[in-house]
Amino acid sequence: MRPPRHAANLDDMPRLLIADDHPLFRAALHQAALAALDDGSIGEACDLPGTLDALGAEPDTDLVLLDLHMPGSRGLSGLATLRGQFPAVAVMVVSAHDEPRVVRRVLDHGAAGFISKSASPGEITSAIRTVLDCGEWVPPHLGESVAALPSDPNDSDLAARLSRLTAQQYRVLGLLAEGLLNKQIADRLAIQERTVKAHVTAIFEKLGVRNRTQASMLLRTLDLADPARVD
Amino acid sequence: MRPPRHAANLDDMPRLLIADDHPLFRAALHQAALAALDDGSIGEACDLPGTLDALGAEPDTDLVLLDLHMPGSRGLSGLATLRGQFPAVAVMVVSAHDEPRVVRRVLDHGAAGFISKSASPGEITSAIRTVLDCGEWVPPHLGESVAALPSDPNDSDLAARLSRLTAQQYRVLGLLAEGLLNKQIADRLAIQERTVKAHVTAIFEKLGVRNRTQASMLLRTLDLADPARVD
DNA sequence: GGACGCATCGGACTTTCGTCCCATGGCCGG
DNA sequence: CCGGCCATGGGACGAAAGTCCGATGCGTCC
Repeated sequence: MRPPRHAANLDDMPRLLIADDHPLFRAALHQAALAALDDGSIGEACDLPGTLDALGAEPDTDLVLLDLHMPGSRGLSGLATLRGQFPAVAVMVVSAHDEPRVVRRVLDHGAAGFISKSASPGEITSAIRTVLDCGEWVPPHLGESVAALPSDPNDSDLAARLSRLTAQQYRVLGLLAEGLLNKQIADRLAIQERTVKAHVTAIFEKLGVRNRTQASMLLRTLDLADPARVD
Repeated sequence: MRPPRHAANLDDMPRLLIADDHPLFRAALHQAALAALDDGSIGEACDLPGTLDALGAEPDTDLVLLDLHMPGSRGLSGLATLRGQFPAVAVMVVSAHDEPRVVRRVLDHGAAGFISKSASPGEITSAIRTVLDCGEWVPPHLGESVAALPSDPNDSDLAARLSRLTAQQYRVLGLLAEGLLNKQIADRLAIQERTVKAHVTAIFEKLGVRNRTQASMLLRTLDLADPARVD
């Protein structure tokens, strides 16, 4: 399920990327990361497209600290996108939703760890060190509950399917799930409708669905709603 | 937003319906309801279709005690269905999700009250009395937090739109949101595809969407997921 | 260099979707 | 008893979706 994270960057110069839409929290993560690294570089992004761009520019990034709730991503969709498009990059999810089942799902979707937003700087530093060392990190106070939770087979299955999508296919899927027509998707991506159709067909085949409604439903199961989102 | 609940049954013989898939809890609710009624009848149902059937058979029911999580309904969809098809019947939601934002959404979708599954029998009895008296009931310990929460305009809007759907249209919408073709929906409902198309067009018009993918997305916002459903 | 995956398109085609007319019959409330 | 809403269908139609054949480049990996 969780593909091996090979160190894209073998020397002792770890590359980190901090992806969070809250500047203050970004700074706090930055401090904790500095304490965890002897040396290395730390980038920042404030939304999902920015994160993808940064990874595209630095493909040998070792670790992304990812907030689940950012512009362009709610729930697990951002994580799924990153894991699908950059399977070699480890992702540690940072979230205020520190409930065992959320952590369980996050891990099942390929995250290398989970940091609660209420964690102390020291804990965050430990978490980063652990994950950079190819370990897995779960908040100590949640460890047992998470281990006790079974993986949802639907989740593992979904993660496996989504990971087969290419980057472009993932973009098409996202637009498709907003109810856009093929023609509109084509305009957004600056390609021809025929090409969109080709992608859509490939998406259906990989996800094992037969039409766009089913595909968008599948994507929706990635939503990790606050039980009552007010946004 | 919340249409007036006129007492369909003006004499002192209140009719209740308990809808919960857990027999034990159904019995507990039954006891609490008996304590709240001097006289009256109490029916039971264990899934959403059963609830709808029971209401169809007893349209002058006064109050339904509705579990949010039942076969055929997850999240707010069951509530929306009931409110849409039987606007004259008061619904009190019974759920373990006793978080303020859940309660807020439940009320915005037309519920007359909310009972936490951890409430005492006495509290449940009070709640039933209050609602039967055309009042609104929120657990005392949540009252302030719920009142402080703003109604999500999306929710009010969605509730208003969904309430305009007819019973049959609601069924069609449900099947449509599962990714079924018009032809398949027709088979399920034992009607012609043309008729399904007529319903679908009406649904789009009432919901203000332009295709089935958008319609199914709209319906999906009714999901009140446990943050990480394991089902 | 060659195999492979990917993105990009093209044509032609069938199916499904969605809309526009229209009509019928039932049921309910004024 | 009648006007209105509803569910049910019919015919025809354009638009969109989805599939099947094909092709061209562009990278990467071995």
